[in-house]
Amino acid sequence: MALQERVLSVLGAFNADRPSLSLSDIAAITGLPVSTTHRLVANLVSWGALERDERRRYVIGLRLWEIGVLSPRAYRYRSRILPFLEELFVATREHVVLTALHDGEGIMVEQLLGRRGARLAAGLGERLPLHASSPGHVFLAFGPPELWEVIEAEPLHAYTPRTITDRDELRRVVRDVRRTSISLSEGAIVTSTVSISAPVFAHRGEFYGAVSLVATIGTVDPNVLAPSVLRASRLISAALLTAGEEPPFRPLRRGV
Amino acid sequence: MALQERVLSVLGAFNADRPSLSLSDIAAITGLPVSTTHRLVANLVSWGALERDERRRYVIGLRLWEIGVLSPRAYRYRSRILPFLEELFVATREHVVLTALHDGEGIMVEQLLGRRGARLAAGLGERLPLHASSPGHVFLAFGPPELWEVIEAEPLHAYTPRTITDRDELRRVVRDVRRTSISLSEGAIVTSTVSISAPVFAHRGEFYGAVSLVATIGTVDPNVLAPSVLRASRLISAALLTAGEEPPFRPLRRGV
DNA sequence: ATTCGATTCCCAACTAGTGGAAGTCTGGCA
DNA sequence: TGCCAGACTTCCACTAGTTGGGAATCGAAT
Repeated sequence: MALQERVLSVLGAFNADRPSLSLSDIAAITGLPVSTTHRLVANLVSWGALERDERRRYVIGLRLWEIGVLSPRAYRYRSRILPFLEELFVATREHVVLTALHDGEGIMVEQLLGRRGARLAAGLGERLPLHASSPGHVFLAFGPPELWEVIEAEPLHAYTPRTITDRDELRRVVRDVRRTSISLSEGAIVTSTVSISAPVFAHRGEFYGAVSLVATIGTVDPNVLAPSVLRASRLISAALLTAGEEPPFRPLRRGV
Repeated sequence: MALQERVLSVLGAFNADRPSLSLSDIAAITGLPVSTTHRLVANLVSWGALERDERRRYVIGLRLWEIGVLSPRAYRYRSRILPFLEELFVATREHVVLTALHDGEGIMVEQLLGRRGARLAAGLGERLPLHASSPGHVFLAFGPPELWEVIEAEPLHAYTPRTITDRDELRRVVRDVRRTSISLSEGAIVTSTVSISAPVFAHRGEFYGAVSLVATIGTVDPNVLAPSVLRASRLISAALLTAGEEPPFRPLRRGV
């Protein structure tokens, strides 16, 4: 394995399930010798890609976050989309989530957290299973057809008894999502949670992702909320349609 | 320069002012030979740290964003802080911003964008000058004393005619901020913008950063808004005080 | 069609990374 | 308080991997 790959595999050792690691954890996960890991990690720390927390374990550094937020895949349309998510949030006060398509998966790129604190399946930056979430169904309905290959290839994991694990049923559900532009999923990953999603399209009608509202089952009437979600999704798509890449306003830039 | 540094310097070539770069841009910025840059960059692309946009320029990849959001410095307290920022947002409908301390500077880690769209000095992940912003003054008032070294060392850039460039005046203003726990700054970076900030403390009373409200001058009365900001800052500090690192809820985790 | 800058590919030279082993630190326990 | 085991850090001779000039190719602009 080449050095560059090694450096990257050290970063890749971190994920939402293990956000902090000891040196030997990293060595074990990457399969690198401890002394080599030590050297790599020391360099990453001195650059700011990694930091050490109060327990002296390694964590991802703010410097890497600073660079990560430059990712257009995550934030390109942020300033245009966020106001609509906020509008939906103000109207409902439940969790509002934006999920974007990223090589065959849905990634949560934006989250507003409702006061009532319904349990969320995943945090910012985490991926959602296509077959077991309402955004996932939106992806299957409106995203590229290749997404179905994932569905065909792997067994559909049952997170709860209510998770759809039958491919025919999934196809039926997705057909309905395509027809109504609304996806409703109850207890598919978290037993107590209902989520309502609708598709978002970027310029030229290209599929971008899904807006979702997440609440605790029984505390809301999904049929009442669905129109708000649908409206938000349409407003966002309309806002993205008039693309025109507004020139960024950068008052802090100095010189040159 | 060692390879690891080179890899990192390629990533470091990107910033908010230049989020997309051509190969030769990267080579020029890092000072690396073009062929070397090409190889480094190709590896970064294949791993997902970089991507190419529709113009075939290089941009930061979503994979890096995914890892970046694991940074505890940016998001450790997110789920506990965000509801209060939202509350402030709902009450005011102006931009709400959270700035965290990171080696001697303030970095914007959270932003809710108000409908009225006052001009913001910086976007997510960008740094704010200490002498020329209301969060900056909060940092100087409540953050570590070393911050003043920066102030002493460098000339205070005048972004607008209203930017404080006199160190004595700055000290006076900061003294007031320390006394009132409220920092008000008008047109210090962007002529048309007023911002109101208050300090946030994490566990053990350690300084964490600042909450701010940002609006267009003349459309709001800062004295009316200030109490809301102060209240938000106190509620957040209180919430962080009862730290206790809640065990994360991870329903998506499978196996093991 | 032509030009020129930007990108991609190649390979012999050689430097920078490697990793086993030995030494040091740390914190849990008696 | 002193001991021990596991985790971390340092060292250095060896060698695999990186290097980068140059030449070929691409492609946008004229």
